Amino acid sequence: MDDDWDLHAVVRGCCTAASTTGTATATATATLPSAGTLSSSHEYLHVLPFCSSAPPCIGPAKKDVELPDLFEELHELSKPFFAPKSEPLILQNAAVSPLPLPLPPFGRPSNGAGGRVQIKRPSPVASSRSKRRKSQFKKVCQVPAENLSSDIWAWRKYGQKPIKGSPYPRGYYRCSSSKGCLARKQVERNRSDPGMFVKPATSGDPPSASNVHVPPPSSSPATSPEEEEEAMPQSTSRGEHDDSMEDDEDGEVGLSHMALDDDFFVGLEGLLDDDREDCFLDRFPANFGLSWDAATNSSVTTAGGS
DNA sequence: CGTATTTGACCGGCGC
DNA sequence: GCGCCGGTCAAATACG
Repeated sequence: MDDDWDLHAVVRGCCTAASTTGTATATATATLPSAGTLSSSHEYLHVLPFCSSAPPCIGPAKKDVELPDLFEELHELSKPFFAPKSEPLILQNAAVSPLPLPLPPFGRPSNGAGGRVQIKRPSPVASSRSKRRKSQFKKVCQVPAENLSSDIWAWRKYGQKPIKGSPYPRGYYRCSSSKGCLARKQVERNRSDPGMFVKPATSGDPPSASNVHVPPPSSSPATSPEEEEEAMPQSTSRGEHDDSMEDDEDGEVGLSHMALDDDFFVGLEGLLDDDREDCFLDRFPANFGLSWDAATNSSVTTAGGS
């Protein structure tokens, strides 16, 4: 029954994903084969816990710009979301990560419980399920399909659930780029703006891009949510209520944050736009493009191109 | 054989 | 206090 929902999510690009349009479109479109398909008429709700916004590409990205400032802002924004006292749990990666990104473990809960309560699991099923329902960070921003797919991280689908107000099920993905990556992502089709995804401003891609250290080199980024769209149930009939989702979320979330985040990302995107190529090239020479393509086509996962 | 994906069940949070 | 909904985990299945 959910065959249509075949969600392959590999969203590459915390940076790209965050970007809104213009810039991303240029780059993304070039690399994203499915982007076109995606924008057909399906929409996704891209919800991430936190956006590390520190993808590898950001590192080398325009240092001329005030990236630091941006990061600072980001930090500020994220502070309330992560436990302030929580030091980057990404230490492990930190060592490996060439990027001096002080970004917090977006994907990583502060004291281990932040994003999830995996730590506290006296019983296998007893209390390990902590779901901060309606989490405070339900900020969602619209992200073009292209951006959505622009994710160098690999995401593994760990769940799917039909949402009440949505004709489309929501897919839950976990970052599989790194082993310790606790980043999670939610992808849902948005029926309002075709080709537009709603991504949480606070959402996060790979937990620490900085932490990501080594994205899938030749391996294809895991799955791509875009593909899902192709297979997703097209309930166009519901396309009218669209606002409920976006507007709702927007309002709930707090435009200020959203705007800021979005803006921030957008700006970043712009900065990265230029460097992106560099970054990618640097990190994913020629394989990346192919891999992505292949991945999209075969819906492969594994970021690990170890 | 290993990994990823899919589906169902459980738990907790939030709203009424 | 109860009910509903969302989110995550765990097991099974499929594919590479």
